[in-house]
Amino acid sequence: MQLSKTLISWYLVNKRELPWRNTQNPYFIWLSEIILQQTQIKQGLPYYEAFVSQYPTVFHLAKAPEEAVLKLWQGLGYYSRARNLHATAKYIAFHLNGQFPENYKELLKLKGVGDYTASAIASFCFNEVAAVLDGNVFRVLARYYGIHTPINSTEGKKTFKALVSDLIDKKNPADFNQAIMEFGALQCTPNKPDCPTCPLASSCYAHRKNEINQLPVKTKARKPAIKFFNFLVYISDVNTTILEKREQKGIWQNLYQFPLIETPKAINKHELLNYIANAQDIQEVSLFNANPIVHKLSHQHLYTKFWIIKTNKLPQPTVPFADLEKYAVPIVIKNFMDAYNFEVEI
DNA sequence: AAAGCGGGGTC
DNA sequence: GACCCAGCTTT
Repeated sequence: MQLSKTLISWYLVNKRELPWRNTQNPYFIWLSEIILQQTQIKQGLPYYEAFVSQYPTVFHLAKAPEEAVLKLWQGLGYYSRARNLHATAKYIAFHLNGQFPENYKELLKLKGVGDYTASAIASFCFNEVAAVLDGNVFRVLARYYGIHTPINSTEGKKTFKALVSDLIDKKNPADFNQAIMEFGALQCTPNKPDCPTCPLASSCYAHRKNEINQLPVKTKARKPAIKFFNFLVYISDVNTTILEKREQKGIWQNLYQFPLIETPKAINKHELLNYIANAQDIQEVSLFNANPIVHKLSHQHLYTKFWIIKTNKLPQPTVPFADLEKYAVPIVIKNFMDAYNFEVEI
């Protein structure tokens, strides 16, 4: 049997029930695909439910302030997805009269929509023969056909895209795309794939050659940079603190944080005071976490200290403790806020 | 072509 | 620790 037929048959028996699988509404499909970029379904599902509940149509999302969208996205990471999501919602609502583009080529023009997402929406919503190429597809095809070209190389992307475009079921592109991804997620998993029950095992290159753990090939990532973050948690005598918006490009753009001092290495209290301009107004400084919190991102390891700074003079504007939860903040700050428990100060 | 961008999970 | 996840954008 053809590979596509086998995958679709497997899919119809083994597929999970997921909310975006019961609709062809492009708003819901688009929303789910943006959320699921570089994100496992288990992690993204609660966010999808929250967005659908809060913003049932593209018009609701378009009318929301960006700050509210980022707040709902808080904790999911890759925040450019949320900013692009909101910008695209506004574009579709106010310039396209709420009508999504209906083919791959036009979908590709939307902010935050690349080859994968355009193919997914085009096939799931409009039955266009556009093959998806994601981490699951790379893995399944690399193993089954024994392709050793690195999947994160330009040549690899081209090779695999051509292959999957040839394999896709031209009569049923939507189910094929769903099938090959679900197969990769549930059967041909990165670790310990379930070869004993696999319908493709008898003709699988990696299974035959015992190369399951060597495929797919991926060139090594660079080691993450080490950084030292000192967050200044000001505590005023009227129960307010300071938050700043990260306006510059880079991580956490448009999210909020306590005033940040980044240093070339770890510093102590004495060294910290040399970095603070109005140190004469400070009454007391203490370190919240004796050991730095190591916040690990894909490309950076942040050695983070939260300094509690009590003062009776704070520059404006200040944030009442009770309002802190309204701001979208990086998860490392959210965790601190929960642990510090500002309420005891009130 | 390579770098940058999060956070959670597995082994 | 290394690697992975329904990738995209910028340099």
